[in-house]
Amino acid sequence: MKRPTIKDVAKLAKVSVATVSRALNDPETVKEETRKIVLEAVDELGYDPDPVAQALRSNKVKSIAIIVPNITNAIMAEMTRGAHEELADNGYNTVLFNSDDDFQQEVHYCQILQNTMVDGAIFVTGSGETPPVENISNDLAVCLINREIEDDKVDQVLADEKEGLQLLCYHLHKLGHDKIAFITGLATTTATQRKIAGYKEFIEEAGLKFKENYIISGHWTMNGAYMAMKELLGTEDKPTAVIVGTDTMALGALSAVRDNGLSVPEDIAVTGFDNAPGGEYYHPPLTTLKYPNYEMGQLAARAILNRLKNPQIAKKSIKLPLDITVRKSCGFRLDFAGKNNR
Amino acid sequence: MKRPTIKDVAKLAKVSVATVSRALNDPETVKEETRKIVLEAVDELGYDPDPVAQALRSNKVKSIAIIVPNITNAIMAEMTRGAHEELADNGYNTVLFNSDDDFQQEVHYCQILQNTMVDGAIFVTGSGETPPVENISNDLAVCLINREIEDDKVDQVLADEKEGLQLLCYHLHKLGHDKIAFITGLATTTATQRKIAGYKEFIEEAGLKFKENYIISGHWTMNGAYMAMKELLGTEDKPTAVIVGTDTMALGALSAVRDNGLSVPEDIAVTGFDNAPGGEYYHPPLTTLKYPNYEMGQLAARAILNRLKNPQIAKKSIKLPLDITVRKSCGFRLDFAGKNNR
DNA sequence: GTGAAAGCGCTAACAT
DNA sequence: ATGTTAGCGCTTTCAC
Repeated sequence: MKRPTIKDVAKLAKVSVATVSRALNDPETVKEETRKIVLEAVDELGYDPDPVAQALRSNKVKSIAIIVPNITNAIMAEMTRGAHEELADNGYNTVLFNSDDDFQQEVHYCQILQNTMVDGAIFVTGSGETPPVENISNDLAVCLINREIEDDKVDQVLADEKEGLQLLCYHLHKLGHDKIAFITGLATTTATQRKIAGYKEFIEEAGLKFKENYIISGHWTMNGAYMAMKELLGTEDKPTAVIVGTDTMALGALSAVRDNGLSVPEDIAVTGFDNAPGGEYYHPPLTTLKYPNYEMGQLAARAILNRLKNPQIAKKSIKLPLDITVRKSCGFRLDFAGKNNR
Repeated sequence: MKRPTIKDVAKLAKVSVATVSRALNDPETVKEETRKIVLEAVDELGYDPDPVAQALRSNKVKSIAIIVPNITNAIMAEMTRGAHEELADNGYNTVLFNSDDDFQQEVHYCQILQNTMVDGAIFVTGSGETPPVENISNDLAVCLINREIEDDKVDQVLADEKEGLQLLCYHLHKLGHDKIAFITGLATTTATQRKIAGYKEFIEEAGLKFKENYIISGHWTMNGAYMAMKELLGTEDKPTAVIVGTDTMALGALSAVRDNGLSVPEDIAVTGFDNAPGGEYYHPPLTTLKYPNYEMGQLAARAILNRLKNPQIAKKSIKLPLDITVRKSCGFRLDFAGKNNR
């Protein structure tokens, strides 16, 4: 009644266990006739090698961890989906870890990861500092997505957020906006810092006036953006365009504009940032950036798989470009979209 | 340089491997002094038992699979988060499988699950038929979330969707609506069929006129609902209230109303169904049901853990009630909310 | 209270 | 071409 082992197959086929193993893993090395008998026995018993035993022998479990701040976030989920698919295609399982945006939790995961049945780990953007992944990258194949760490220490996949933010600024500026504000979450990540740098750089290069209170850091939530937008609308010299740090946050920002009796884009232009699903159904549909979430997950998985095969090669950083998606939330010069071909 | 084993610890502590194992797993059975020496050696080497070896011995891997149609869906993600947290709290890992809403894929997962390093599996709602989980429930602890299968075959966690739909109907009726339509995805799941049954039952009991074309099945997407709403608005005797199958779909439906030059709730009342995050920021904020996603994931995990401990107990089905969340998308009789206490 | 040794299921080196 | 056997790292009898 219990699961058949290689011994059972050997007995039924009247060969040694070694032959069974070979018939399965190295078919050429066993005589055609023997192989046939073995495979029949395998079939009859419904035998499948025990992955745990294989793992013990080979020291490979064929599983990869993915650590996300919050699987509930559409962006993270999409990255996870990309990683999962790539891993599954290569016979690897995906072990999920949700850190609930808690840095301590991530540190904890780093510790237990070494005593967990995984061959590698993908760390997806957290809003805090980067956990101590360098220590574990000796034992595990590690890849970071949108984290910050010195280039050559560990494999990385990054989105070019600085350029992305400038793309949005450029778009708004072309539409005639001179007073562009930026709503973001807490600026603890260098990713956010890169966005802010991109913002400042653009303001300067375009010869616009930089105003400190046009950059607002609240929470990484719809409500955070709601509050931030309220604040912005209350300022004296209020902006005519606002870039919101994520699409989800933008939903809150749009809501704040409405509650103030104003309209988007007539009174104020609004953009999102990461092309979260649903943006085309917002009111109004949201101009945003095409954030290659799925692809980033996929590439991270591929980097891990590659490192598992070739542990020695130098660490790589891949930086992906962001493209603009023009919808109605900034007004109607849709023709601009065509100019953004790189 | 490589990971220390129990042998290394034994050598350093000058005891046998058995003693090391006992000092760690069964401290009382070893003399205080010996134990101290062993633990010091463990500490010095930074030893941690290899989970793979433990798994081979114990025939338990301490991992549970969770199979979702689409991790990108906020509802599924929330369930996954609930399951993950419960599992993590009990020292179990969560192995994620994404089926991309593909029934064949689910069948495939059922097959490989037995040869995968997991002790159990949670199957979350798919929009197709239920995969053949009965076969595997001998080898694995299995729990279904919002799937349909005879009660006593396997552990289940369900939402009372029939009652939920009636709650929405009742709410709309109280607000004065007699022409209530229902937009759903393809009615392949019995979950959907239960909703439809709830709808019909209410219409009958309330003495309203049942109209076949007030039930529209499209796709389970924002666009599906967009199209369905367009169709509804084009009918002759058009409804004054519409219940949409999911909140995400409702976003599409709201968009369709706007595109037709009408307003919610002035011209037509709209509800969602599953309390997806963001609904309070829709335009207008969406009346919907509190769907206990997190809790369902948690309960499913708990059921699995429980079955692993007590394999013999009878299979259980847990059905959770749905509560209404009243926002602005159906008009302003907010006082109704208070009447819904069960 | 502790040690020696068997064995979980598999693969690979060695022997025939 | 096939069989025998050691060993992956651990836990758990069974002896002492």
